[in-house]
Amino acid sequence: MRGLHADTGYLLYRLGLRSGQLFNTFLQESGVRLRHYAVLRFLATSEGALQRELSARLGYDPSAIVGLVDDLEKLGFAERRPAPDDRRSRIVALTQDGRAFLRGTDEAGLRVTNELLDPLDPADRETLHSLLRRIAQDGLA
Amino acid sequence: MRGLHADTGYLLYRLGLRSGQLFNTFLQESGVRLRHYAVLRFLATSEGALQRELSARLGYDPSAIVGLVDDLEKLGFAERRPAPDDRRSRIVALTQDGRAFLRGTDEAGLRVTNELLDPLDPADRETLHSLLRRIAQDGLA
DNA sequence: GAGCAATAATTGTTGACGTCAATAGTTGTT
DNA sequence: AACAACTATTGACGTCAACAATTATTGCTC
Repeated sequence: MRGLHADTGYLLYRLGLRSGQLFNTFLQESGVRLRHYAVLRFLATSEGALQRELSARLGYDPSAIVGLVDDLEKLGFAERRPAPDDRRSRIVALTQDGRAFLRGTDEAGLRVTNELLDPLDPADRETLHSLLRRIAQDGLA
Repeated sequence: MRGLHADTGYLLYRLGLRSGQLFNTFLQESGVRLRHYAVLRFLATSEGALQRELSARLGYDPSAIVGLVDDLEKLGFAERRPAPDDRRSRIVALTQDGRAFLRGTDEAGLRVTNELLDPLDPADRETLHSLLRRIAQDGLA
């Protein structure tokens, strides 16, 4: 029997858990969780997105998006607007408060990554990042 | 503002999720879930462990360990033995069936890893694995 | 232009996961 | 002997993700 961490897949699972916990720890005080934060960050790059786009690009189930956007609306960080050309769709957009919130937590991601990748020097981090991106390529935005 | 996918930490989180799901898919037929599998793999390296060791090393809550070991006992893959020096503790150890099961599912991990790391050639996989190991070094079993 | 398949958002359900609080039994200390 | 600390356990609660089903709307097609 090989060692516990002989499998790269298992390692990824364990490290992913740790990473998610770290993110949520950093975000805890702000009242949002990791998935809300992912939505906010995506909205910041897109100037408004349909919910189905959020679902596809973030890899969350459409039904999950509903609740996340609900929460963000309650917090005043995002709002739903009717889509001009399709009355089925809603366009989700950041509010001013949402942008301000993102500016305030700008470094959260960096801090998590720094704490997580502490044992790695910058070159290693770059290598790791590009490898992960290649794995994530299909299916993950 | 960049998308969260630019953060290595978030990528790890997403890929860890996907990896865990793949594991659960492969394990489904065997009647155990990923966390059982993690316990079994740990036991295989340790020749018997206290439940609190399992909790600490795997990062699962002590109350979660109880249920997992219960299940493994029912399946005949592990057993609780009294700790000789402390009647509060139980030593959890693999049974012969447990070892046989692990041998049988040895390839599950490989299949998951193969599917997950499909875009990477062998050299890249080796690089990724060693990087992940270095990150996992502290705190992870 | 009426009928029908496909799509967007939503609701509800289920299961795996994770955390927390409380308890009983045991140990070690003072 | 009294008390704090520790081990396993139980139970409650909330998070997270996958799936099926529903409603409203759109586009196709015939």
